[in-house]
Formats: sequence, structure tokens, C-alpha cells
Amino acid sequence: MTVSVATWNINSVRLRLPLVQSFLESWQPDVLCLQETKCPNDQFPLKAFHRMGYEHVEMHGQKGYHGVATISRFPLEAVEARDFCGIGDTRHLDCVVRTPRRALRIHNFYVPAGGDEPDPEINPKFRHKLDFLEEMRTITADPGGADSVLLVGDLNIAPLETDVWSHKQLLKVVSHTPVETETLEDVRRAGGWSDLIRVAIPPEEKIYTWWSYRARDWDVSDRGRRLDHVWGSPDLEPMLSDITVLREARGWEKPSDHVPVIARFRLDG
Amino acid sequence: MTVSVATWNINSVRLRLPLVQSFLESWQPDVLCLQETKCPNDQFPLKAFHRMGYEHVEMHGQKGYHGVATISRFPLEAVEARDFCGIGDTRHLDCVVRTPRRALRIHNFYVPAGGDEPDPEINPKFRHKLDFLEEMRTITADPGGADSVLLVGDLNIAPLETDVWSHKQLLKVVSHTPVETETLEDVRRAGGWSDLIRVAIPPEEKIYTWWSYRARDWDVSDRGRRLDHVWGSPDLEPMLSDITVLREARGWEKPSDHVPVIARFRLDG
DNA sequence: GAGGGCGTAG
DNA sequence: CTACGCCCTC
Repeated sequence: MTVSVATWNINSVRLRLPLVQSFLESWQPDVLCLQETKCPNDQFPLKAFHRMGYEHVEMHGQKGYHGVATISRFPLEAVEARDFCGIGDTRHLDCVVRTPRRALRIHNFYVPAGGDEPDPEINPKFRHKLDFLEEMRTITADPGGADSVLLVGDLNIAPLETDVWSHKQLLKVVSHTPVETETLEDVRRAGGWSDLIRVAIPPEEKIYTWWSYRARDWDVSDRGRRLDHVWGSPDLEPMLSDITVLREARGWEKPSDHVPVIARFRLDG
Repeated sequence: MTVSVATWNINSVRLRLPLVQSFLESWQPDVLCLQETKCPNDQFPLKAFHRMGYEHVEMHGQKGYHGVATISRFPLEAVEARDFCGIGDTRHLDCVVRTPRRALRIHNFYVPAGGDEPDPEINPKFRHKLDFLEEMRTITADPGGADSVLLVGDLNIAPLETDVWSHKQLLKVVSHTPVETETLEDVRRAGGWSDLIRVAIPPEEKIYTWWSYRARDWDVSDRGRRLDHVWGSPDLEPMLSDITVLREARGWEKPSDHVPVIARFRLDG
């Protein structure tokens, strides 16, 4: 059977609920992982998801900032919402999805953006981002009690040269500086993770999941970055049937600056 | 010939430009007086009005608050934007409209709302409103160099018992307290003004131009007030053909809390 | 450029 | 309830 998992930094789930609904209707993913929900748990639009057939929702949100949620057609158990860097924000949620044939563990992440200045000595937000990455080393591709494990979300780093519109121009721009790209790749490899977007789409090919709101014409200038990721335990690699980066979503009415990424797996149990 | 003049507290002209456009398209008034444009002069959507055949626009606005504009198919001259109470806000604009047969002077007013507490001793906003009314005495129905004169706008007072949904319940509510209603009626009569809405619609009949945003269902509960006015020099009375209070506009998508009032005159020269 | 928070205004 | 300003974040 095919199981599909989507990840999307939605930049306010309440403001963009109609967009989420139309996305779910068109793409019917089995699981949707949202980031930047900007929504306290008691104000999360649960019913809207239930009405659309997503009966299982785990969320970890706060007022105004950050926030992640994992939404599923299949039974879901929250394992943990870890407080990275111990500052009480809401950037991680670890759940297990019980698909009919396999238990799939999913880490849903929203990594700090890191501010403007890529120097941890003078920019505490960048320091926070690097500290967060170091702490992410503890999240490995070990499924624990599940069969397989995914790590998805907005990692706010575009690791490869082809993950940005201009490698040269972005080398000193937060999200593509060597300390970030190298650390992220090291965290990934050391944790035993496979970069599934790059398994499906060859590293030679440019691919982006985010375009700044500030650009006049995001589509023409196309100055994007691949900030959103789908990592998997190596056993999932042969089961991956395809990845869709839904570029068109950036052109929707009142869009998020990120687009959904959908991964489809043939899970044969 | 018939000349029509509309007045509308638009509560942000930029936010509600589509509503203004659809109103102009349907009703084709010759002159439109707006209040609460909330728009600095250099950001006023001039071109949109030009495109709709309103080539003559005078505005007096500021950032964020207040602001009035007079928009016309016929040539327009600004006479004065008076600084009532000397605090530099933008609540008045005096223009002359050159209709083919008559010069029509129009005072466009946005009177201070006055805050919650109807006591000038403890509420400086109410003090300001009363001071403003006193200063309005200097604006009389004298056409000056023009043939006739109008005073239109949001006067933030409902003078008659039939200008509110409940006279009794509003006697202590700012907009319908005796000091306000009596002062306004005195300013009007002493200035030689005719209350043209009440010339067209008998004082026995309830008529409102404003419904609070706070009410759940403005149409059913119908707790409105007549805060917007069209006053004229007495010579205009026999020329008044009708007044329309466009109640339906309160039900439009993302409406202003005020509706347009349109006065039609047979100006025979 | 576009969210959110808050406070102020209507 | 709605729209602003200001300040913050991304």
C-alpha cells in the first residue's frame, strides 16, 4: 500500500486554514506535518481537520510564534515534544503513526531561523540555531519501537549548492553558510538519515521549497531555497516512490512563504 | 439637471477601495465625500478614482487616523481644510464643486467620536467633541462665493429620538446624550442649516446610518444610529429630490460600520 | 512583505 | 468586532 506524508511550514494555521483544506482535498496525504502554526493548542482548528477525515491530531503550539502539528488519517501517538535548548518554545514533536502495515515514527521539526548575522558571537539567534543543531544529533534514524522513522520539517538550512538559487551569493547568508550546511549534513549522516528529497530528485537539479515574501515576483526571479526536508531511516529508501515539491502553492492567494513537500512510500510491511 | 452628492465614513479608503468602486459603479454619484480615510495624501488611491471618471479629488488626510476626501466628476476647488481645535488632525475639508449650472460649496466633516464617558471633566475626548461642536458654529449656511452650500459627513451624533434604536437606552451613551444632541441642533439651526435627511424622511420614521461592529447580527438586532448627516442651505430644500440611505452596504463583505447616504438635487440654475 | 503581539481608537 | 500604530520575527 502507498502511504504519503506531507510537510509544510504554514506560517499561521488559522490564517491559512482554507489553503490547508484545499491542499488536503487535492493531495489527500495520509499524514500532514505543519510548522509555524502560531497557534496555542486550545485554539487549534481541530474540527476542521476532523471534518476532512483527519481524526488524529497531535499539536505542540504556543501563542504567536513557532508551533508544530502532526495530522493523520491513521491512529497517532505522541511520543514526545522535546524542549530543545531548554527555552520552552515549540519546535519539535515526535509521533508514531500506525499505518495498516507499519508503525512510522515521525519527528516534526521547526529549526530556528537564526537571524541575519551569521556570527554566533554577536547574534544570539544564530548561536541558538547552532546549539539547536548540536542537540539534534541526539535524534537519530533509530525507529525505537516503530518500524521506520522520518524526520521532516522546516530545518531552515539549504545544505547543497543546488538547494539555493545562487550558491556564491548565499555563502554569507544565514541558511546557507558553511557552518550551517556542514553541521546539518553532519547531523544527518551521523544520525544515519537519508535525505529523501535528494534520493528522489538528483542533487544536480535545483529544487526549492521556500521563496521570500520580499521578492516582487518570486516566480520570475526564482530566488528560492530548499529549507524544508524529508529525512528517513535507510530502510525507507527502497520504499520511496516519489517526492512532490508543490511549487504552485507559492502562487496561491495569500500564500505561506514555504510550499508543501509530499513523500509517497510503498510500505509493504 | 440632477446632481447627486454622497457621504460615507469608509473606515480606511485603501482597505475598502473595492467597496467604494462597486458603490460608485452602481450609484454614480456626482460627488462623494469620504470620512475616516486613514490615509496620508501621498498614499491616496487617486488613480482608481480617475479611472472611474472622478477626475477631481481633494483630500486632507494623515497616517492612521481620521482623514476626509471630496471626490467629484465636476471641477472642484479646495477652499480650506480647517484645523478645528488647533491640534493638527484632519477632520474638515471645504470645497466648491462647479456643477454645470451652479457652484456648490461642500463642507466635509468628521466630528470626534468622543470616547466612552460623556463627561468633559473626566474624559478629554468628550471635551474635544464639545469644543469641536462649539467651533462648528462658525460654519454657517452662507454659500460665500458659491450658489448653495452643503455640510455633510460623520457628525457622530444622532440628534432625534428616531435617530437611534432606543432613545431611552442611549440617553447616557456618547452620540445621543442631551448635551450633544442639543448642541448639534443648536449649531445647525443657528447656522441656518436645513437637516436634509429629515426633510426627505419624516422625523417620525426611524433611520440609521451606522451599526456597531460589535453586534453579532446588526441586521436582526438593528441597533443603529443616524450619525451621518446631510445639511444644506435653505435654498436647496425645494431642489432636494430624494435621499437614499444605503442600508444594504452594511451587509457587504468586510463592510464599513457606516453606510453611504446619497442626496439628489434638481439644480435648475 | 507578511505574520504575530500589544495598545488605542471607533 | 475592526483598523490602526508600533515592534518583533522570519
